[in-house]
Amino acid sequence: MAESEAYTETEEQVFEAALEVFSCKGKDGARMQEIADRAGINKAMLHYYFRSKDRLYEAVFDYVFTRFMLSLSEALGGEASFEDTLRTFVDRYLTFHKEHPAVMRLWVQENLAGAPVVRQKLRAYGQRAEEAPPYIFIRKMKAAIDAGEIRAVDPFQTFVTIIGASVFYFLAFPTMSVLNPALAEDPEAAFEARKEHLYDLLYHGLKA
Amino acid sequence: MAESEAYTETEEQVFEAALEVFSCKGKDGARMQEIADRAGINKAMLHYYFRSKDRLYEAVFDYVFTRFMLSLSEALGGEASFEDTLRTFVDRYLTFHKEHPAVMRLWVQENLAGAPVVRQKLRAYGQRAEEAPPYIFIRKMKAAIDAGEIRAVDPFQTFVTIIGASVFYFLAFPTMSVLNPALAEDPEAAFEARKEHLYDLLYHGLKA
DNA sequence: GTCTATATCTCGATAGAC
DNA sequence: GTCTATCGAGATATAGAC
Repeated sequence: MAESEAYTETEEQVFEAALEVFSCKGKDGARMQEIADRAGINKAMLHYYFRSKDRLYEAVFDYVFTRFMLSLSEALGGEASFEDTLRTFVDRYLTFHKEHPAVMRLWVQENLAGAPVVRQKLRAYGQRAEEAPPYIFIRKMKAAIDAGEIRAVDPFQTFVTIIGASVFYFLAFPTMSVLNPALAEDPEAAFEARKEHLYDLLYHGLKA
Repeated sequence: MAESEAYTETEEQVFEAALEVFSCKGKDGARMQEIADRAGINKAMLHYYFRSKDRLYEAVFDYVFTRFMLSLSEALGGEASFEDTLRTFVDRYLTFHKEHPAVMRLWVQENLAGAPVVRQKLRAYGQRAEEAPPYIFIRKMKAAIDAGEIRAVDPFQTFVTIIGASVFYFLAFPTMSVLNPALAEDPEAAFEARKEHLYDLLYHGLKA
C-alpha cells in the first residue's frame, strides 16, 4: 500500500466500497461481507489484502484524507482579493461535498468517536501545518483585516462557521428535506441556493 | 411507557445511559450490556422492560425529542425585536447543546443512517407543524424582513446556517481542538467566544 | 420483578485445498 | 492469489429458578 503512490484497480474498488459502508454505518456497524460484496471480491480476500477491519478502516482514511486536503488547498490557491477567495472557497468546498458525500460522513463518524484517526493524521501533518488549508484561510483572512478589506472578525471562528454551515447542509439533508420538501424535489436548485445564501451572508457579515 | 406522561426513575436512568452509549457508538456499536451496567440494572431486565435493542433505541428517541423541541420553543417564545430573538436563540441553542451533548450526537447518528426515526417523528408532528421551532423562527424572520428590520435573506437557509454553525462546533470539537489547542485548554472561554462570534456575524450579515 | 445460565446467531478472522 | 468451510469471540435474547 505504502510502496507505490497509486492504488491498484482492485484496491480502489475496495476503498470506494469500504468508504460507502463505513461512512453510512460506522466502523462497528460496517460488515466486511458487505464491503467485499460491493467491491466484487471474496470476503477472505479482503482479509488477505488488509489483514483486519481496523487496518482497512485506516487505509480508507489515508485514501480519503489526501484527496480532501489537496482539493481544499487548490480551492485556496489563487492570489485573488479576499472577496474572491471567499466566494471560490465556499463554492469549491460545497461542491466537493456534493460530489463526495461519503467523505463528510466518514469524518463525522470519526468525530463522534473522538476522532482518534483524524487527530493522529493531523498531528502527523505537523511540520507542514502552515500549508494546511485551515491555516492558509486564516492567514489570508488576517491579511484582509489588516488591509481594511473586512471587519476584524476572528478568522478561526469564521473558518469553523463556513465549514460547519457547509457540511451541515449535507449532513442534515434527511431531516431538513422533511421540513422543506423543496430540497428533495429539486436538489440541484437547492444546492445553488445554499451556495448563494452562504456567500451572501458571509460577505455582508464580514465587509468593513 | 406510553400510558403515563412521566417516566419512572429506573426508566430515566436507562434512558440517560442508553442515550450516552447510542450517541457515542451508534445503534450497532452500542452494547446492551454497557447500557445495563451504566443504568445499574441487569442486562436481562433491560430486555424485560424494552423487549429489544430497536425498541429501546426508539424509546430513547421519544425521550429526547420532546425535551429538545420544548427547549427550542421556549428559546423562541418571547415577543422581542428580531435582534433580541436572534441573540436569545443563538445563546439558548448553543447552551442547550453544551449541556446535552449526547442529543446532538444521537441526531447526527440518525442522519448518517438516513434519519428514518427522525423523519417519522417529524411527520407525526404534522398538523402541529406551525408551532414547531423551525417554523416559528422562519415566521419571525419573515416579519422582520417585511418590517424592514433586516435584509431580505432566505429565512430557511438562515435557519440551517444557525443550526449548522452551532451543532458543528460541538461535533467538530475533536478535530478543531487539534488545529486550535486553545479550545481544549479553556473550553468555557472558547464557548463564549463562539456565541459572540456567531451572533456578531449573523447580525452584520442580516442587518438592513 | 430479578437474576443466572444458556440458547442462538452473527461476524471477524483463518485454515487449508486448489 | 483465490475460494470454501469453519472456528471462536461476543452479541442479543430468552428460559427458568427464585
